[in-house]
Amino acid sequence: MAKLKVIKDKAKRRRLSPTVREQQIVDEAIQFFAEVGFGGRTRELAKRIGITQPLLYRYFPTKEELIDRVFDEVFVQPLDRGWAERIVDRSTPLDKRLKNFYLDYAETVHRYEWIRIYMFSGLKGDPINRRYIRMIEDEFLKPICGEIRDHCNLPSLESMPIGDMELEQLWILHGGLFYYAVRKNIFHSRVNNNYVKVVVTAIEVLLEGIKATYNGGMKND
Amino acid sequence: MAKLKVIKDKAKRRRLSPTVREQQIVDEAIQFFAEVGFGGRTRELAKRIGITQPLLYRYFPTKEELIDRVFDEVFVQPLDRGWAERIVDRSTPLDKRLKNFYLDYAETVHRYEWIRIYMFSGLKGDPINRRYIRMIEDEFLKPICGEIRDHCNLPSLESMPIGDMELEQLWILHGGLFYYAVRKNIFHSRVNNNYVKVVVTAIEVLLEGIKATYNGGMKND
DNA sequence: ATTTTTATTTATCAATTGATCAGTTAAATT
DNA sequence: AATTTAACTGATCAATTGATAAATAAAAAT
Repeated sequence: MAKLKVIKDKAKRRRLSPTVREQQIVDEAIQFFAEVGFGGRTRELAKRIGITQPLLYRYFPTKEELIDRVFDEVFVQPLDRGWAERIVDRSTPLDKRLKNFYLDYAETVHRYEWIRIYMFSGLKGDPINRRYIRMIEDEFLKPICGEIRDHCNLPSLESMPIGDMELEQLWILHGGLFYYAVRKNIFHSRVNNNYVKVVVTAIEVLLEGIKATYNGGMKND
Repeated sequence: MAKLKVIKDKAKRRRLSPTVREQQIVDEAIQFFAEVGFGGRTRELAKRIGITQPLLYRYFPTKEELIDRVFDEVFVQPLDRGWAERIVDRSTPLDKRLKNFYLDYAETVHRYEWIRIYMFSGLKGDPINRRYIRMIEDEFLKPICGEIRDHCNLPSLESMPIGDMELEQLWILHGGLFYYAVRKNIFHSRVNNNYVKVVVTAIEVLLEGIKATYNGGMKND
């Protein structure tokens, strides 16, 4: 009994190279803050990494700067792998392009860490979410509007400006898929595990719906 | 100068009846926690109400119990005003029923306090969100499935069970409208201010889309 | 093998947290 | 007007927070 107590944590100190240790901290911080939010305590984070709390401050001067680094690693780095270009590549059928886009997009964006940190930062009031929303609209949704116009034999974006309702319907799809990830990773609800089919069906329904709704010409605003 | 300083906060102590004070605390707590999350400090909340922090503990034994009360006030109380019955009332056209439902639903649910507290509690891991999701599905979405079946001249729910994909498409609409509120109240993005038209159009597009997609019979699984 | 460097830990700080309790005072009761 | 009641405040607690500085030890340099 007493002897075992003496033996217990021999855990000899291991020294890693600064670059390796830094990345280890960032990686674990992503997991950690995604789980508990930015209110998570530095001591608990350190414990998870297997280091002492003051060591965090050797690599990041403040907790806030560690969070900034997490933001960068989660939001900025994994972005843009030529999605915008492939959306407007008319050598592929539109439904297939949309399907490919949303499957690829979901793979990097609708994951546990991403979606939770995204919501945490949004609730915190960080401007990154507004910027992200604007980027989505400008880089993806507006081009998709143009492609749908073409697909439905409607006037081009140049000859007729995008109507709010057009964009808003794409936001319904986008938000619907987003909410799928929210149900799964934030509310821990059971969702249909065939995400591919969910996406494919949703796009099919949307395109058919728009075709039927907009056929008599578009009513803007 | 010095005299003004003496005069400044004469703020004589005001005594309210326990019921009034309690409701005042709860009301302010809803606003407060919706804004900053459940990590919000009791001292700041008390300051907003215009009372001292220990007084909170006269009305609620712990911060956690105050939060429980906020949950109850925000989620449980405003619920159910006969939505479920009106969804299946076939004396009204389906599109109109859906429109009425989502406009009414959004009025109580897609508001600043509700949606923020809902996301905060979800991220916190509170089981209330899972329960809520299940309720939405059982009370609203499944009946809507049945009504859409009828609307599209498809087999009734009794003769053929609900397919996952059917439900999932209604979740796309539901989530899309939810996300509208998220963009507005959490990300503070500019959204189309004609919410009525957004809802009406989304429902129209969905119904037309489903009609066109499911016409050759329904592919379950 | 000895020295130097620096990654890591131990110890600790001031500030802030949720919560408690004895006193204070506004209002109801007599 | 005097007394009782209880709504409210001021002072304070122990625990925890992000952060700092000095001591330690593992590995690199000599």
